[in-house]
Amino acid sequence: MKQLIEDLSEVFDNRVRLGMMSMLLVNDWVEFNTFKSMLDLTDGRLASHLKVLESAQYIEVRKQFVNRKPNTTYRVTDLGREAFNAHLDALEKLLKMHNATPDAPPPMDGV
Amino acid sequence: MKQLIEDLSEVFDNRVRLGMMSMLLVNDWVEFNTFKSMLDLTDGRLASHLKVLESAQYIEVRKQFVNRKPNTTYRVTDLGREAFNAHLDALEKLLKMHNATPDAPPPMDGV
DNA sequence: AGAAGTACTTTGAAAAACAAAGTTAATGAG
DNA sequence: CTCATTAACTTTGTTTTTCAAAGTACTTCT
Repeated sequence: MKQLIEDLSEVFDNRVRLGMMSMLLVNDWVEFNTFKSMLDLTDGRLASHLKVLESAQYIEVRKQFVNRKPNTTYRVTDLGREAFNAHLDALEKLLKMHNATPDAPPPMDGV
Repeated sequence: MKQLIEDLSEVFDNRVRLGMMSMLLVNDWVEFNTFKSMLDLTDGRLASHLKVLESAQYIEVRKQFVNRKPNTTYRVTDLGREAFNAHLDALEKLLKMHNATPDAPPPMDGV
């Protein structure tokens, strides 16, 4: 039990980053502005969550110019994909675990 | 997408509380010390997480004496069960959503 | 009276999250 | 060339969350 919980990653202990990963798993390159509008985030907030994923080396960044405008896109790394799958595995096991907690004492129905 | 993420509860944005809920879903009453040893928490840390769940009215508390010693046990409320299921539903939808993010521009392979 | 166990509460500190404003680099209009 | 604009950040300061460590209340046991 303790181990299962430690297998859950703190990186994914956050709703916004879960949403970002979900997008990254299905789409090859995702644009900054796509994250921003789909998740309804401010620039700063998005950038800080991106930084968490980037620091963990779960995403890689590509910067280019498109139509003469800067265009930044992100892609999940193999490491990121593995980490996310491991997280989901741990979560699934945690939930499926029909955990054998020692029986709690029955209510003392006179108190 | 935005909506799905908002459907994820902040209460469950935490590994310890996910573990607690998993125990509570399968066991009727769970003792303070059972949480403590299965999740390997200090008294204080456990109490604070219990408080979060209790404030949300996701668990109820029963205090009694067993073998002349104080014994506190916790049970998930209907509200808690619903909230947790809703959270898991949203998570599942988020992951299953083959989300149609606008295509990112292809790499400009000369930069 | 004193020690021990259970279940907290309090205190303080560190880390995470966020909003708002500021910054940089490139483009486009005049 | 100058100024405004857009994209993508970065910085600053505040609030919130999390946690460890120590302290407390109540009861029982010796």
